[in-house]
Amino acid sequence: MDFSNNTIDRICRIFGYLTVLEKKGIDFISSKELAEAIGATEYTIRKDFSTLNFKGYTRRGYAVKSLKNKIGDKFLLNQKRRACIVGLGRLGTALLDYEKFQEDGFEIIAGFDISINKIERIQTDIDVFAISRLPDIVKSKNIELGIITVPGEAAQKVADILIKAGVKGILNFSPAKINVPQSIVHLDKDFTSALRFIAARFMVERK
Amino acid sequence: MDFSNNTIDRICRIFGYLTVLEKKGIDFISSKELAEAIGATEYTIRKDFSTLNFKGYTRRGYAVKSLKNKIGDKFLLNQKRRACIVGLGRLGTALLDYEKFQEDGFEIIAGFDISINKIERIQTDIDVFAISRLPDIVKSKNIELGIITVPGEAAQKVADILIKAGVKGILNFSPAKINVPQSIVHLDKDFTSALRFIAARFMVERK
DNA sequence: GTATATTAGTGAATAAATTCACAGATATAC
DNA sequence: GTATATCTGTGAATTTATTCACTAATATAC
Repeated sequence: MDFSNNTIDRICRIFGYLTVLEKKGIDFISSKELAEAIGATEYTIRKDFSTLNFKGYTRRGYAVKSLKNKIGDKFLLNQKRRACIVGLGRLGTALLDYEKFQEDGFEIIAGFDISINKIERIQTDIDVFAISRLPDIVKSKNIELGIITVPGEAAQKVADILIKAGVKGILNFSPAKINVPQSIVHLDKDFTSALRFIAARFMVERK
Repeated sequence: MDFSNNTIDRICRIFGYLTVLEKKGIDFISSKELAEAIGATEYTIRKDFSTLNFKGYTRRGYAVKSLKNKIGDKFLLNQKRRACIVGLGRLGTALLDYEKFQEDGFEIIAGFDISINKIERIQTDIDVFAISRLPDIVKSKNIELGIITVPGEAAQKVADILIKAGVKGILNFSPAKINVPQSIVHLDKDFTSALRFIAARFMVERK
């Protein structure tokens, strides 16, 4: 079966929220509360779950642990995913040891940069390499995800290298849109577009 | 008139692409090429422009400069927006002098953190302050946008402070969803959800 | 100057996503 | 034990978004 991006997006947010609930020791959660927590409606969430065949309990809602496991199983979110970061500027190094990633099931295995100087200067526990070694290392370390934090001009080239090396997904923080074959999942997330969206949105609201 | 988030999102991406085209000295661009560049279809883009009353030229497409100006005018994207960053951990400091922001019409006016120590250690040209001074500074410096880069636990509190201080939009990079009044535009953009989305998506594709 | 190919513009058709409305189940109150 | 309130589950209705299909305009080729 195939799910829409919207559904998958909601499911990922729900997964994150379930993690929080689990930590708090909460056992059941209603569609209404979930909706509230992730910014959706109770209808949509029940519809999503209905499609996915996740069942709840009348007057109690959904069992947090079990739901989290089901989502994790279905979308393979409860196994560690191996990622690398390409481009060790400020953003790249910030992400290198962004603790949350590790916590949330993503392991940053390596960082890459074109500048040897930069690599020598970086202080981190993660291994960093010249980009020339990327293909080799992605393959040998079984890295599945590439995170692009290079400047826009270099993004496409980096994407091509990553794909050739065998990653299956790419998260692109550079301002340039990248072209990838259909089989590769990718997401363009540049900050400027995000900020512009807010600016545009609130300017429109105002009227 | 009111535009959908999808439309506004596309328009923001188009705006970014037009900036690139302008730099390259390209004068005209077709809906097809625009679509390709931002990851949409030519139909949608023509529809968007039709709704927005942006006109093109038969067999030549849209005039880059003029289109960019029209979008900029309509969505107020060609005036500088003043923003601040709250939470000067690795991500926050990385964003503090993310050069692209300045280039793209966003001016980071100040950074805030709860830890005085951290503030003293930070090396940047941007002014940094204790969070207690936020209300005061947001008001006096006319800051319109807040960027939240604190840990999840603190996100809501920071959002409340920002809103009370008078910002009109919030970009939240923390993993927690924040609740804001309807009049405030906000966007939750946590990296983990983004990565999860990719992971989930490629796992679904695979089947 | 004429034919041709390309590109915008847009109402109509289609598809996708969300919401509604209500039946079914069951905890809770009394 | 009965009534009531609450919550899920899901077809149907509605709304929203996208794509199609075609007209009109005009650069370009020859």
